[in-house]
Amino acid sequence: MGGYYECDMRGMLSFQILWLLSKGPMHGEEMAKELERRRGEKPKAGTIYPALKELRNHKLIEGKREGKTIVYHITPEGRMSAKHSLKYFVRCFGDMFEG
Amino acid sequence: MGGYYECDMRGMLSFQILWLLSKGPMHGEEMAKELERRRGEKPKAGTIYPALKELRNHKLIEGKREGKTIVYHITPEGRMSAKHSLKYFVRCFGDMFEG
DNA sequence: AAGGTAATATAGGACATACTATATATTTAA
DNA sequence: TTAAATATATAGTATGTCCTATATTACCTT
Repeated sequence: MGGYYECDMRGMLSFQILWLLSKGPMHGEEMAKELERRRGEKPKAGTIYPALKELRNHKLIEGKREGKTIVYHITPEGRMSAKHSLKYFVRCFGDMFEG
Repeated sequence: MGGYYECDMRGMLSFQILWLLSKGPMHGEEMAKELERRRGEKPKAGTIYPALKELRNHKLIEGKREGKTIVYHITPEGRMSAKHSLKYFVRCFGDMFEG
């Protein structure tokens, strides 16, 4: 992040991906670019695809090959998970945004 | 968190601790209770004290024994780190709070 | 058909966050 | 002064998030 020491902020990747997909379908590269816009750095292939696989394994997302890309969309279970996870997230970190 | 599968939300512990200490000094148990209020579950001793040690090692916080407890307070470096980390956090997750 | 590019995938490793369990230190109660 | 309670600390283990490779797949040129 910066030149001096700051807290490590790894984590929340699958949650953030699921949240993005709750806004609409997307393929892996698009997702990486969306994350880059927020995080400053683009997650590498070895980061994003294992995360997508995990989400797929838990049936929170599904992928459909469309030519060169695989378009992912959120499942009903995924939507429930995103909703509850967001609620938890706000409870956890909500007061950091006040002020 | 819930009864069914949700995204893992581990991470951000040291950031959250540092943010709490930017609001005022606190000892370990108080901190654990503050975190419980937000996360729903109280972090165990084996979770919180290693995190405090790490922050101390990086000179972002300092501890002073006061009788039974050790009261931690943020250092100037810690305050800078908290400020920059919060900025990054908002950039990363800010739009999840809209709506 | 052959080569190049873009997108996806996997192997192997590092590290912070978690846990359980155990140990130590300090205060309070009996 | 033991005993119990509270606070802090550490050892050992597991897992998700990251990385750097490397490999595969599908499309597009030529």
